[in-house]
Amino acid sequence: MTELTTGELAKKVGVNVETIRYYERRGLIPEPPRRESGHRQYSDNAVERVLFIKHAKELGFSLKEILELFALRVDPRTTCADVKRQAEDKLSDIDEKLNMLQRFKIALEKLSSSCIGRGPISECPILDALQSDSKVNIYHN
Amino acid sequence: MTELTTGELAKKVGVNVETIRYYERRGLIPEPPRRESGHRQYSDNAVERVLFIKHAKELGFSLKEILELFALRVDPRTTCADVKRQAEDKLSDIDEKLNMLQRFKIALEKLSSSCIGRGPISECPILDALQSDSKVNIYHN
DNA sequence: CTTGACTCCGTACTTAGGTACAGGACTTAT
DNA sequence: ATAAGTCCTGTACCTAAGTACGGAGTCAAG
Repeated sequence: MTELTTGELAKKVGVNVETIRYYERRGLIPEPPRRESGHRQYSDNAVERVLFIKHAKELGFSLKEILELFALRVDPRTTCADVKRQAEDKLSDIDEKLNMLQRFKIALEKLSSSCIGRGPISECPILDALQSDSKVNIYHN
Repeated sequence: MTELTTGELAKKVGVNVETIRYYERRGLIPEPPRRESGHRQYSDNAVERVLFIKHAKELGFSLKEILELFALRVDPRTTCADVKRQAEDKLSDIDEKLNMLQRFKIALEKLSSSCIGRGPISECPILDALQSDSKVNIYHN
């Protein structure tokens, strides 16, 4: 349980110091305790939290959506069933993303492995590769 | 091979008309043939292309990255090996995303299934759920 | 016990990715 | 053949997500 300053936290996660403050303002990270001086003191799990935000963003979630993910918790106004339902909504988002990524992956693999020599040049190989039936054939030396 | 106007294309894909023009300016979709009047005439595969852009964006790719995906093709200045290398770079991006999504998915599933009754309330269940060893226990009725 | 690096806050600026006009030409259903 | 609905271009505007900055206080290494 090391104590971290804003700058240390930012550096550890690889984001800008101002971004940390911005996330705090947006409610994405809780206000940490302060020293006498007013300087913020973060615990290690702030690192996890900011990392999570970073990763979720890379996966196409907006800060608003990330906030909703964090909000999946007990709240006097929601029942357990509500939490479950919301989690399942998010899960179906994620499944959709997984599916799409999987298809992109296959397309790229097909694209990469079809680069074997002369042949017709497609106008857009990656789209062809997504259309699983079509032949992608990259012409090259 | 139906012919589509800008508006029809936009509607089919579910984006704004201006977005189509914007993508054209950014080089994400090729300039389509025009009618006498100057009106754009899109073929069906423009639909695929815009859809691809839409999906890729949802997966966290920037327009710049999407452009790179489209650019994975033969070009007098690149060799087949280059194309392969670039495709593999993209593939490792995608694998990373797949991994992260997979972990999110598992975390959410754990979160959803751990909502079974009274217990300690975590400050941030989803982060706990990502830390696979910890116990998430949601307290509710 | 100072000096250079870091922190604070508030506000202003920036970038990416659109979105919305204005003012005029084209299309199409009636 | 006319009105409603589209489309054109160019430019201006907008939102999300930061990023930078000024002026002042704080920390820690020498």
